[in-house]
Amino acid sequence: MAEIKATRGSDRITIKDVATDAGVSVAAVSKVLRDAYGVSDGLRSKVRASMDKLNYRPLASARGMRGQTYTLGLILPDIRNPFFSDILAGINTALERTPYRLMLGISQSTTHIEEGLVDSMIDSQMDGLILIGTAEDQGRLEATAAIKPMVAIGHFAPQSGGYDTVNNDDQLSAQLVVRHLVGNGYRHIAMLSLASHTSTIIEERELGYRREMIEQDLGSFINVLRAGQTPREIQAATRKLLQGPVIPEALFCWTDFIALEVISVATEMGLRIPEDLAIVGHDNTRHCDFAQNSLTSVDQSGELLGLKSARLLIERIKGRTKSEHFVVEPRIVVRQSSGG
Amino acid sequence: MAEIKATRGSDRITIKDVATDAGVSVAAVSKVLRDAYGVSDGLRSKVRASMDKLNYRPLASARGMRGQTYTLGLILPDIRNPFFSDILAGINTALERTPYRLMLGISQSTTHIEEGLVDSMIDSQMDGLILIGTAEDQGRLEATAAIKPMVAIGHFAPQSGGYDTVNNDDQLSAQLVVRHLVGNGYRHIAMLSLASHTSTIIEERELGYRREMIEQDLGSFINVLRAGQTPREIQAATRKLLQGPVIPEALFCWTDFIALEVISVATEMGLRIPEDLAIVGHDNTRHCDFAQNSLTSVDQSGELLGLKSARLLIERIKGRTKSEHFVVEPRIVVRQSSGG
DNA sequence: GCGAAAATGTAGAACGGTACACGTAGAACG
DNA sequence: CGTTCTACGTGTACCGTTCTACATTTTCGC
Repeated sequence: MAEIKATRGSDRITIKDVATDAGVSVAAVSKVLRDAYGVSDGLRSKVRASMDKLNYRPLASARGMRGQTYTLGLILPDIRNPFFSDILAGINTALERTPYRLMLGISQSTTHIEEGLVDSMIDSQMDGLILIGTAEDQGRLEATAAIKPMVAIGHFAPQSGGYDTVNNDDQLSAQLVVRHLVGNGYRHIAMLSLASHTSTIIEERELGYRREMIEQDLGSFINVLRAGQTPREIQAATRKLLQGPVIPEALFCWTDFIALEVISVATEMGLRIPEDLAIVGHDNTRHCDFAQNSLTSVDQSGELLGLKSARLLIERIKGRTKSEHFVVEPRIVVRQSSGG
Repeated sequence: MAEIKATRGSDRITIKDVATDAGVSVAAVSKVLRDAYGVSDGLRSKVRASMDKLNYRPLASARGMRGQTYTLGLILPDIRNPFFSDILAGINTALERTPYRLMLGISQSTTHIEEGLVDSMIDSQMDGLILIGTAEDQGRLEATAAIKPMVAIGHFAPQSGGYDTVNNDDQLSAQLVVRHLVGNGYRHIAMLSLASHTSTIIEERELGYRREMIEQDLGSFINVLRAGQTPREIQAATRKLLQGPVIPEALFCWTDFIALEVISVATEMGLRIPEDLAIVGHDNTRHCDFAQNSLTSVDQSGELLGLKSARLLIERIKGRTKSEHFVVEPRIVVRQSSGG
């Protein structure tokens, strides 16, 4: 009758309680927890039994003070873009049979919010970071990567030494779109890009578009316009384009969401899609497939991007220091909005 | 020349470094950090200056061991539903001028993932939790709430004592929809609800639908069908309904996303919206407004829900124990899909 | 059987904060 | 002028883990 002190002041079960219950030292329990060297089968199972019995869970903040927290951080620019949920699904798949957990931050495509999130993820001792479409400058990224294992998705930084990158071949994406449209007889092809493009993937897509237009001898038709992400901005830019002196025959939008808004505006202006205007999006999100949209788009397999980046991150946490740069090949999915 | 030991083994600036630099005790710095009682203006500014100079940031995991981490956790069922981003925006607004930071978890509408997330948020010593559309049972919720300040959004639990709730009046939502449709001449109104409804808001909407149908003397037309969230399930359910013996004149879908998929299927089957079939969604997300969708929907002001829940949570963290239950009033936004 | 090496377990000092219990000095009071 | 307050700072015991030493036991080669 000397075991009543298990739950001291507070009520949380600690490693100490487990040690007492199993009749071993605190250090031994810690070893079992970390799968560390020097634990016999007997001890392991004894400790495991006590942990189950007491329903013990290690306190991440306490672990963080000396070792790992087994928590990874993911930063998304925007929760609205459904493409990111594919990436997320891939990450979750990769993490399934590991002890790692994922925590998210949403930067709302704003650099200072993103920086704040990165800081607080570091402050809560997360073991590694995945950044999607980061807007931070190279210097800060390198600095963060020097402290924490890091992987960037959708960020082209050829010379980046401190972290891994996982990308779609965004130049190729744009090239595929132009080729497809040219194949369907369109010549005057414009591109609707993102204003204040802090993102390198936008640059890549613009570059791909320009290159392929020149390649196809359509250099004189190159027309890149830019708009923000709010409905108002997109509508204004679209109207201006479609009223302007030269109306394009086809429009490549940097992401599906924008393309759907453009379809809406064009329809309201009395244009028929694709007879008067062909539209192509990017990311092949769920909405593309709806009959009322039937939007041609470029698929970049977000799931694979997510899966790969999680794997790379864990490798890095486990000690790899040489950088890896993974690229997936996009494919175009043709629907009615571009002439079928 | 005796200050070179600031960066010891590691390189992170600690409270000790700040104390040394400012020429005060560690305890004093901690007090400034926490805005605690007993700090003179002189000391405060001296310490603040050192913190800025050294670019000090407190380590959340260390703080968590004795005090607060100033980190709040939010759990979303599904990143795909754009409605949640409105809630998120509201929460972020409420948190803007506070020391609190937000971290997200995505449960993928799966109970055991949600439970895992809640656990790991508790393990990382977050100060409070906001759960959206939780699927956990009442017992577990009470247990969590007993440990951590908690607010549930989109969860009806009249007798819940341990936590606050923030809700749309979902019964009223459904009633507004039925009334609107009846006003436009529709009688045979069906409802497409969520299968395996772990969520109480679904129950409320179904209840509101049934009540109002009876109220309008249309009890014999009541028809609730259910489907999961995957495209396949939605398509199958829709096809079955629209081929079935009795085809409804109008369909109320529990969330916009489903409604858009239904429009797609109905269109492909040759039906005209709204002449052959009226459709109404819920949440008034961005897609409703696109010309190609023009979907009538119910607006529940996600931003307000988020704002309010963050405020309630902080109040609770600061000591309030009496539960509050906040309800917003929905309003219907009429577009062409229901007859204009 | 003996000594060395390998295997297994333990003690206890960190880690970076918080907060309680004090100490001290000046102000207010009678 | 002594006493009691009040305001402000400090010293230090924690919080729950990890991990480096080190102690002890077992295994093994000869």
